[in-house]
Amino acid sequence: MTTRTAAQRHAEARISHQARFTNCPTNRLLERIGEKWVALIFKELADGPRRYGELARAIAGASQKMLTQTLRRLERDGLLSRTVTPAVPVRVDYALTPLGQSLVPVMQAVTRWAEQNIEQIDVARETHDAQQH
Amino acid sequence: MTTRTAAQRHAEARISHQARFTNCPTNRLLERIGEKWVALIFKELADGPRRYGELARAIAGASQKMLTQTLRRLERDGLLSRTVTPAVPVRVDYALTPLGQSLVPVMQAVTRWAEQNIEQIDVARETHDAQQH
DNA sequence: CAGAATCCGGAAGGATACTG
DNA sequence: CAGTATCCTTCCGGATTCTG
Repeated sequence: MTTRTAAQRHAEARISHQARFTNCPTNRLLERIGEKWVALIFKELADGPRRYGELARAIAGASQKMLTQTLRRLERDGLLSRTVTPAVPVRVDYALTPLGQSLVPVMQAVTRWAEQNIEQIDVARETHDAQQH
Repeated sequence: MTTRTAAQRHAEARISHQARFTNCPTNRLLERIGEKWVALIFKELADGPRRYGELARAIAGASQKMLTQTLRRLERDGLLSRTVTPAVPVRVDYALTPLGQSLVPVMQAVTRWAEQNIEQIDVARETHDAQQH
Protein backbone atom coordinates (compact mmCIF):
# COMPACT_ATOMS: atom_id res chain seq x y z
CA MET A 1 0.00 0.00 0.00
CA THR A 2 2.94 2.27 0.53
CA THR A 3 3.90 1.64 -3.05
CA ARG A 4 2.91 4.54 -5.22
CA THR A 5 1.19 3.82 -8.48
CA ALA A 6 2.70 4.85 -11.78
CA ALA A 7 0.03 7.52 -12.07
CA GLN A 8 1.01 8.94 -8.70
CA ARG A 9 4.66 9.07 -9.61
CA HIS A 10 3.87 10.80 -12.88
CA ALA A 11 1.73 13.31 -11.09
CA GLU A 12 4.51 14.05 -8.63
CA ALA A 13 7.02 14.46 -11.42
CA ARG A 14 4.69 16.84 -13.19
CA ILE A 15 4.20 18.93 -10.08
CA SER A 16 7.93 19.40 -9.61
CA HIS A 17 8.24 20.40 -13.24
CA GLN A 18 5.36 22.78 -12.83
CA ALA A 19 7.31 24.40 -10.02
CA ARG A 20 10.34 24.74 -12.25
CA PHE A 21 8.14 26.19 -14.95
CA THR A 22 6.71 28.90 -12.76
CA ASN A 23 10.21 29.71 -11.55
CA CYS A 24 11.67 30.05 -15.01
CA PRO A 25 12.29 33.78 -15.54
CA THR A 26 11.67 33.63 -19.27
CA ASN A 27 8.29 32.02 -18.87
CA ARG A 28 7.33 34.38 -16.11
CA LEU A 29 8.21 37.36 -18.27
CA LEU A 30 6.48 35.97 -21.34
CA GLU A 31 3.38 35.28 -19.30
CA ARG A 32 3.29 38.92 -18.33
CA ILE A 33 4.16 40.60 -21.63
CA GLY A 34 2.17 38.03 -23.55
CA GLU A 35 -0.98 39.18 -21.78
CA LYS A 36 -3.55 40.44 -24.15
CA TRP A 37 -3.11 44.22 -23.87
CA VAL A 38 0.42 44.62 -22.58
CA ALA A 39 2.07 45.20 -25.95
CA LEU A 40 -0.35 47.99 -26.80
CA ILE A 41 0.03 49.59 -23.37
CA PHE A 42 3.80 49.61 -23.75
CA LYS A 43 3.48 51.08 -27.20
CA GLU A 44 1.29 53.90 -25.85
CA LEU A 45 3.50 54.62 -22.86
CA ALA A 46 6.82 54.32 -24.70
CA ASP A 47 6.83 57.99 -25.61
CA GLY A 48 5.49 59.43 -22.39
CA PRO A 49 2.89 59.25 -19.62
CA ARG A 50 -0.79 58.89 -20.41
CA ARG A 51 -3.95 59.46 -18.44
CA TYR A 52 -6.30 56.57 -17.87
CA GLY A 53 -8.87 57.99 -20.26
CA GLU A 54 -6.29 58.47 -22.99
CA LEU A 55 -5.23 54.85 -22.69
CA ALA A 56 -8.84 53.69 -22.69
CA ARG A 57 -9.50 55.58 -25.90
CA ALA A 58 -6.26 54.48 -27.57
CA ILE A 59 -6.86 50.85 -26.65
CA ALA A 60 -10.59 50.80 -27.18
CA GLY A 61 -10.56 47.09 -27.86
CA ALA A 62 -10.07 46.35 -24.20
CA SER A 63 -12.89 46.54 -21.69
CA GLN A 64 -12.43 48.81 -18.68
CA LYS A 65 -12.04 45.81 -16.48
CA MET A 66 -9.28 44.26 -18.54
CA LEU A 67 -7.44 47.53 -19.02
CA THR A 68 -7.45 48.32 -15.32
CA GLN A 69 -6.53 44.77 -14.40
CA THR A 70 -3.59 44.77 -16.79
CA LEU A 71 -2.38 48.19 -15.66
CA ARG A 72 -2.48 47.11 -12.04
CA ARG A 73 -0.52 43.96 -12.68
CA LEU A 74 2.14 45.93 -14.53
CA GLU A 75 2.25 48.40 -11.67
CA ARG A 76 2.59 45.56 -9.20
CA ASP A 77 5.58 44.26 -11.15
CA GLY A 78 7.24 47.67 -11.03
CA LEU A 79 7.05 48.09 -14.80
CA LEU A 80 4.88 51.17 -14.65
CA SER A 81 3.87 53.79 -12.13
CA ARG A 82 0.43 55.06 -11.26
CA THR A 83 0.13 58.64 -10.09
CA VAL A 84 -3.09 59.91 -8.57
CA THR A 85 -3.59 63.67 -8.54
CA PRO A 86 -6.33 64.49 -6.03
CA ALA A 87 -8.67 66.91 -7.73
CA VAL A 88 -12.23 67.00 -8.90
CA PRO A 89 -12.45 65.00 -10.99
CA VAL A 90 -9.56 62.78 -10.04
CA ARG A 91 -6.62 62.54 -12.41
CA VAL A 92 -4.58 59.38 -12.81
CA ASP A 93 -1.41 59.16 -14.87
CA TYR A 94 0.40 56.04 -15.94
CA ALA A 95 4.06 56.03 -16.97
CA LEU A 96 6.81 53.51 -17.55
CA THR A 97 9.28 53.15 -14.70
CA PRO A 98 13.01 52.88 -15.52
CA LEU A 99 12.57 49.13 -15.29
CA GLY A 100 9.68 49.31 -17.72
CA GLN A 101 11.69 51.50 -20.07
CA SER A 102 14.54 49.02 -20.07
CA LEU A 103 12.07 46.49 -21.43
CA VAL A 104 11.12 48.70 -24.38
CA PRO A 105 14.10 47.69 -26.56
CA VAL A 106 13.25 44.05 -26.01
CA MET A 107 9.67 44.69 -27.02
CA GLN A 108 10.93 46.53 -30.09
CA ALA A 109 13.09 43.55 -31.04
CA VAL A 110 9.99 41.40 -30.87
CA THR A 111 8.03 43.96 -32.88
CA ARG A 112 10.73 44.20 -35.53
CA TRP A 113 10.92 40.45 -35.98
CA ALA A 114 7.14 40.24 -36.06
CA GLU A 115 6.76 42.90 -38.72
CA GLN A 116 9.47 41.39 -40.89
CA ASN A 117 8.34 37.78 -40.64
CA ILE A 118 4.64 37.68 -39.99
CA GLU A 119 3.99 37.32 -43.67
CA GLN A 120 6.13 34.19 -43.86
CA ILE A 121 4.09 32.80 -41.01
CA ASP A 122 0.89 33.55 -42.86
CA VAL A 123 2.20 31.87 -46.00
CA ALA A 124 3.33 28.83 -44.01
CA ARG A 125 -0.07 28.67 -42.41
CA GLU A 126 -1.93 28.80 -45.71
CA THR A 127 0.33 26.22 -47.28
CA HIS A 128 -0.09 23.96 -44.29
CA ASP A 129 -3.87 24.34 -44.20
CA ALA A 130 -4.13 23.75 -47.93
CA GLN A 131 -2.35 20.43 -47.62
CA GLN A 132 -4.95 19.05 -45.23
CA HIS A 133 -7.01 18.79 -48.48
CA MET B 1 -35.39 53.17 -34.00
CA THR B 2 -32.57 53.58 -36.47
CA THR B 3 -30.69 55.48 -33.83
CA ARG B 4 -28.08 53.31 -32.25
CA THR B 5 -27.70 53.37 -28.53
CA ALA B 6 -24.47 54.46 -26.90
CA ALA B 7 -23.86 50.86 -25.95
CA GLN B 8 -24.22 49.77 -29.54
CA ARG B 9 -21.80 52.39 -30.77
CA HIS B 10 -19.29 51.38 -28.14
CA ALA B 11 -19.64 47.76 -29.13
CA GLU B 12 -19.06 48.60 -32.78
CA ALA B 13 -16.00 50.65 -31.96
CA ARG B 14 -14.65 47.79 -29.91
CA ILE B 15 -15.15 45.31 -32.69
CA SER B 16 -13.17 47.39 -35.16
CA HIS B 17 -10.41 47.73 -32.62
CA GLN B 18 -10.51 44.02 -32.02
CA ALA B 19 -9.88 43.54 -35.70
CA ARG B 20 -6.90 45.83 -35.57
CA PHE B 21 -5.66 43.97 -32.54
CA THR B 22 -5.74 40.58 -34.21
CA ASN B 23 -4.00 42.05 -37.25
CA CYS B 24 -1.18 43.61 -35.24
CA PRO B 25 1.93 41.52 -36.02
CA THR B 26 3.43 42.08 -32.59
CA ASN B 27 0.38 40.82 -30.79
CA ARG B 28 0.02 37.90 -33.11
CA LEU B 29 3.62 36.89 -32.47
CA LEU B 30 3.35 37.39 -28.73
CA GLU B 31 0.20 35.30 -28.66
CA ARG B 32 2.13 32.47 -30.23
CA ILE B 33 5.42 32.66 -28.33
CA GLY B 34 3.60 33.58 -25.14
CA GLU B 35 1.80 30.24 -25.22
CA LYS B 36 2.50 28.16 -22.22
CA TRP B 37 5.16 25.74 -23.49
CA VAL B 38 6.64 27.54 -26.47
CA ALA B 39 9.63 29.06 -24.70
CA LEU B 40 10.69 25.67 -23.36
CA ILE B 41 10.23 24.02 -26.72
CA PHE B 42 12.42 26.62 -28.37
CA LYS B 43 15.02 26.18 -25.67
CA GLU B 44 15.10 22.44 -26.28
CA LEU B 45 15.22 22.71 -30.06
CA ALA B 46 17.69 25.60 -30.20
CA ASP B 47 20.69 23.27 -30.27
CA GLY B 48 19.30 20.60 -32.52
CA PRO B 49 16.42 18.28 -33.44
CA ARG B 50 14.65 16.25 -30.81
CA ARG B 51 12.38 13.26 -30.91
CA TYR B 52 8.89 13.54 -29.50
CA GLY B 53 9.73 11.40 -26.52
CA GLU B 54 12.80 13.45 -25.70
CA LEU B 55 10.74 16.61 -25.71
CA ALA B 56 8.07 14.99 -23.59
CA ARG B 57 10.65 14.00 -21.00
CA ALA B 58 12.44 17.35 -21.04
CA ILE B 59 9.17 19.24 -20.71
CA ALA B 60 7.46 16.87 -18.33
CA GLY B 61 5.27 19.64 -16.96
CA ALA B 62 3.18 19.63 -20.10
CA SER B 63 0.54 17.02 -20.74
CA GLN B 64 0.80 15.02 -23.95
CA LYS B 65 -2.17 16.83 -25.29
CA MET B 66 -0.73 20.29 -24.69
CA LEU B 67 2.72 19.36 -25.99
CA THR B 68 1.35 17.92 -29.22
CA GLN B 69 -1.06 20.81 -29.66
CA THR B 70 1.69 23.37 -29.22
CA LEU B 71 4.09 21.55 -31.53
CA ARG B 72 1.46 21.35 -34.23
CA ARG B 73 0.68 25.04 -34.01
CA LEU B 74 4.36 25.90 -34.31
CA GLU B 75 4.63 23.57 -37.28
CA ARG B 76 1.61 25.20 -38.88
CA ASP B 77 3.29 28.59 -38.52
CA GLY B 78 6.41 27.29 -40.23
CA LEU B 79 8.55 27.75 -37.14
CA LEU B 80 9.42 24.10 -36.81
CA SER B 81 9.38 20.98 -38.93
CA ARG B 82 8.01 17.56 -38.13
CA THR B 83 9.69 14.59 -39.75
CA VAL B 84 8.10 11.18 -39.59
CA THR B 85 10.36 8.20 -40.20
CA PRO B 86 8.19 5.19 -40.97
CA ALA B 87 9.53 2.31 -38.96
CA VAL B 88 8.43 0.07 -36.15
CA PRO B 89 8.05 1.81 -33.88
CA VAL B 90 7.52 5.10 -35.65
CA ARG B 91 10.06 7.87 -35.19
CA VAL B 92 9.13 11.54 -35.22
CA ASP B 93 11.71 14.32 -35.10
CA TYR B 94 11.06 17.98 -34.49
CA ALA B 95 13.49 20.70 -35.54
CA LEU B 96 13.49 24.45 -35.94
CA THR B 97 13.08 25.71 -39.49
CA PRO B 98 15.27 28.60 -40.70
CA LEU B 99 12.37 30.87 -39.82
CA GLY B 100 12.22 29.38 -36.34
CA GLN B 101 15.98 29.75 -35.96
CA SER B 102 15.78 33.41 -36.88
CA LEU B 103 13.48 33.83 -33.92
CA VAL B 104 15.98 32.32 -31.49
CA PRO B 105 17.99 35.55 -31.00
CA VAL B 106 14.79 37.40 -30.19
CA MET B 107 13.85 34.76 -27.66
CA GLN B 108 17.34 35.03 -26.21
CA ALA B 109 16.95 38.78 -25.85
CA VAL B 110 13.79 38.15 -23.89
CA THR B 111 15.52 35.50 -21.82
CA ARG B 112 18.47 37.75 -21.07
CA TRP B 113 16.27 40.61 -19.94
CA ALA B 114 14.19 38.21 -17.88
CA GLU B 115 17.17 36.69 -16.10
CA GLN B 116 18.69 40.06 -15.38
CA ASN B 117 15.55 41.76 -14.14
CA ILE B 118 13.19 39.16 -12.76
CA GLU B 119 14.53 39.83 -9.30
CA GLN B 120 13.62 43.50 -9.51
CA ILE B 121 10.14 42.45 -10.49
CA ASP B 122 9.95 40.17 -7.48
CA VAL B 123 11.12 42.93 -5.19
CA ALA B 124 8.62 45.36 -6.68
CA ARG B 125 5.90 42.82 -6.20
CA GLU B 126 6.74 42.19 -2.58
CA THR B 127 7.00 45.89 -1.83
CA HIS B 128 3.71 46.51 -3.55
CA ASP B 129 1.95 43.68 -1.76
CA ALA B 130 3.37 44.72 1.58
CA GLN B 131 1.90 48.17 1.21
CA GLN B 132 -1.61 46.82 0.86
CA HIS B 133 -1.07 46.10 4.59
C1' DC C 1 -12.95 60.73 -14.25
C1' DA C 2 -11.36 56.41 -12.91
C1' DG C 3 -12.49 52.89 -11.24
C1' DA C 4 -15.00 48.55 -8.17
C1' DA C 5 -18.31 44.70 -7.96
C1' DT C 6 -21.00 41.23 -9.96
C1' DC C 7 -22.62 37.81 -13.19
C1' DC C 8 -21.83 34.85 -16.92
C1' DG C 9 -20.42 31.98 -21.26
C1' DG C 10 -16.82 29.94 -23.62
C1' DA C 11 -12.34 28.61 -24.28
C1' DA C 12 -7.97 26.88 -22.32
C1' DG C 13 -5.82 23.31 -20.24
C1' DG C 14 -5.38 18.94 -17.46
C1' DA C 15 -6.41 13.74 -16.44
C1' DT C 16 -7.38 9.49 -18.29
C1' DA C 17 -8.02 5.81 -21.54
C1' DC C 18 -7.39 4.02 -26.03
C1' DT C 19 -4.82 3.19 -30.84
C1' DG C 20 -1.90 2.35 -35.38
C1' DC D 1 6.55 5.28 -29.90
C1' DA D 2 3.74 8.95 -30.82
C1' DG D 3 0.04 10.22 -30.70
C1' DT D 4 -6.15 10.56 -30.50
C1' DA D 5 -10.32 10.96 -28.19
C1' DT D 6 -12.98 12.18 -24.38
C1' DC D 7 -14.35 14.19 -20.24
C1' DC D 8 -14.10 17.67 -16.85
C1' DT D 9 -12.64 21.75 -14.35
C1' DT D 10 -10.74 26.18 -14.06
C1' DC D 11 -10.42 30.79 -15.29
C1' DC D 12 -10.17 34.45 -18.75
C1' DG D 13 -12.49 38.19 -20.37
C1' DG D 14 -16.85 40.72 -21.72
C1' DA D 15 -21.32 43.15 -20.31
C1' DT D 16 -23.45 45.64 -16.98
C1' DT D 17 -24.24 48.37 -12.98
C1' DC D 18 -22.73 51.26 -9.18
C1' DT D 19 -19.43 54.77 -6.65
C1' DG D 20 -16.08 58.54 -4.50
